Amino acid sequence: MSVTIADIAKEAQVSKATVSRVLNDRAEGVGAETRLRVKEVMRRLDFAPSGAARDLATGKSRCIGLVIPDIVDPFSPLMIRGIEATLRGHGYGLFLCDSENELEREKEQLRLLVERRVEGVILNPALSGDASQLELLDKRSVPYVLLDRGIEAGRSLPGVYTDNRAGARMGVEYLLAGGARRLAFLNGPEGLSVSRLREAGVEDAFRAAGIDVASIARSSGDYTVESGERFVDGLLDGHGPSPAASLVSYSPPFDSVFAANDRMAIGAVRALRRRAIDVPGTVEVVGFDDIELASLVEPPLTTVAQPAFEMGKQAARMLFQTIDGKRQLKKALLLDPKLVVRGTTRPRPI
Amino acid sequence: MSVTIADIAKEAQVSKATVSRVLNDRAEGVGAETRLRVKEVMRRLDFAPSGAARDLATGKSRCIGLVIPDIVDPFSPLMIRGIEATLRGHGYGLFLCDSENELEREKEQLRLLVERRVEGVILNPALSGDASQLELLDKRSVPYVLLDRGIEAGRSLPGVYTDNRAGARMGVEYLLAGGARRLAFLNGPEGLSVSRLREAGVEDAFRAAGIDVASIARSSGDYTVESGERFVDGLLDGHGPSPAASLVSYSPPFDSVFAANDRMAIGAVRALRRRAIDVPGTVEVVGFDDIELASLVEPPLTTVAQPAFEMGKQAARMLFQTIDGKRQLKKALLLDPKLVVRGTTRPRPI
DNA sequence: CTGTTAGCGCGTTCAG
DNA sequence: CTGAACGCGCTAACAG
Repeated sequence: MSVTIADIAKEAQVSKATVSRVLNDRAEGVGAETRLRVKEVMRRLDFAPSGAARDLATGKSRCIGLVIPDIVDPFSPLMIRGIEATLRGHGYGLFLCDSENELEREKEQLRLLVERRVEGVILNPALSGDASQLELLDKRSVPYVLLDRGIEAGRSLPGVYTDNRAGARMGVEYLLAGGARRLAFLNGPEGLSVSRLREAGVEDAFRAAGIDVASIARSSGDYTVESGERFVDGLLDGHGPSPAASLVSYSPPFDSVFAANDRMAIGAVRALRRRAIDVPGTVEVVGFDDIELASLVEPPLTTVAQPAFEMGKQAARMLFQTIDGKRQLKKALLLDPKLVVRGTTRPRPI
Repeated sequence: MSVTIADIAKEAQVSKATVSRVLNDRAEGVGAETRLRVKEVMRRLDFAPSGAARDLATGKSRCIGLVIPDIVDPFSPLMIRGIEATLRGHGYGLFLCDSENELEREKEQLRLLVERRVEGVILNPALSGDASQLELLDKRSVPYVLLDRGIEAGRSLPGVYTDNRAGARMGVEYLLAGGARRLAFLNGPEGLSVSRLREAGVEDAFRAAGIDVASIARSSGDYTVESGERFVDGLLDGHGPSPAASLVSYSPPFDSVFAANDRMAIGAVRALRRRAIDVPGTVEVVGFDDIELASLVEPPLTTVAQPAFEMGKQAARMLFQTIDGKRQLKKALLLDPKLVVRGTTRPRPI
């Protein structure tokens, strides 16, 4: 096929072993002059070593796998960039797989990654209730780190997450501090640990304020703008004028909306404004994530920011720790969310 | 290390060759009973074949490389999903590399991909003026397909693009049809073929309408929202009240803005509204790309849509054609853009 | 239908 | 300091 170390060896009048040595920059073992000659030949013949052969010989593939549930989610690219940032320093490659939120596809991808002998996997799981896919990795002792979404498995799993509970609490406390008492909470898909944690955070805020959590109007959406709109529409149906019927605002059965991601929050704002309900005057809205979109809509969205880039970076870093240390770390790393105050909430007194 | 076909062979009382045969589902060559026995052993020992070994033996890696200039660009994920869609059918894996818009990084990534013996590369180049990175691929006859951005090399290169010239013409013609005569055109970075083509498209529209192209106010930005704002601010400096000084609109030195991507168009709209210039009443704005953002800002953006998903899909398809056909196709595939009319342009008479 | 024998390209002992 | 020889795990002829 292409040029091999054998070709180089013959051309440079040395043995394959010597070529291999200069290839791997082995300090000792090769005379300076020989080394130079070999290098020159490699350049002249435009030699590129075979990764497959090296992988086979060394038992290492110098690459890791990433499985995410949805690359189109604006949150994903930021995490990927974080991952790449630490990968680069290690000279590792990245295998990308998109499970499209399906557990079966996720398992299939993991199987392929195992075959390719990736040295580790970063997994942003499609579901939180099922840990069957981890067996595939555990059984072959392939190191892995969960990212963004957790998996509830009755044992502690290595992973990097935003502190979703604290973040939700933070967002809702800000709402309560502004006088909100009747909250409409639109959570993410049921069954995700992320959703459970955020719901707990919301309740934390209510309990701390001494307000009955039963007063919260809850529902769960699918992270799309449309589901945010539907949520508000649903709450408002029969409670006021139809969208087209009136241009004056009126009093809705809630004074605040907390959504589990920015797209749904934006959908809520749209539905509200379509009914001429003032945001933030009549209803305040807080989202979650802080995607680029959040600052560009009108009014710009107040939201709980997740450190996406940092999450990717730390996940990769943790993975390398277990790869290098030869043992699977089990601890979860919780990164701090941050409240970004913009225009869908009223100014607070200082 | 792990379980190999030798282990399976011993356990199943057959030879490695037989194991290999069932592994590859060779129809002939193995008795039904033997096949079953081998499969059972493979399952029992939880066998996963070594990709590296297979790659080495077959000389194929069953994966391709993708190099993109910026994964954070909302346009990238859609193309990636398109690529994955056709990859899936072929059982190929995807190596992801982000060049972060730097030619040197791009070359480095390509070198690594060559080492890993990817069977093909999809390249969205950082620059359009330099074809030096293609030598790396040509020399080893690694098939490749350009995506989104072209490279001007004095020879025809395989690639999949939006018909940028036609798209720009389409957008500007729509503006002209609405009565626009003084256009402010904010192009993408200089030096990109994409920018050159769009500029040509803009001029096409003007010439077809018999208007002097010299009347166009041109500039180039870096695809960010900020550069869109700066562009408008720059045109307006000294031409009207400062942003804070007045809330009444006045007549700017242009009646329409065409931007080379949606983010810049959105920046332009923001700058305009900040100065209380009515969009689309006083100034109409048209963008390019049609990212999700475009439909969510206020007013929603009229824009020239690129078929991102389809582009990725077709690029991968074209790549497989040359991989399977063993010869590099040279033709460019131009996909049709589509005008999406929303709220930053005034209604047109039918 | 099945087993034997060579490689694939590189790393890695061991001698020399 | 260098070379010969073997092994990594699998596929691919060629025999039987």
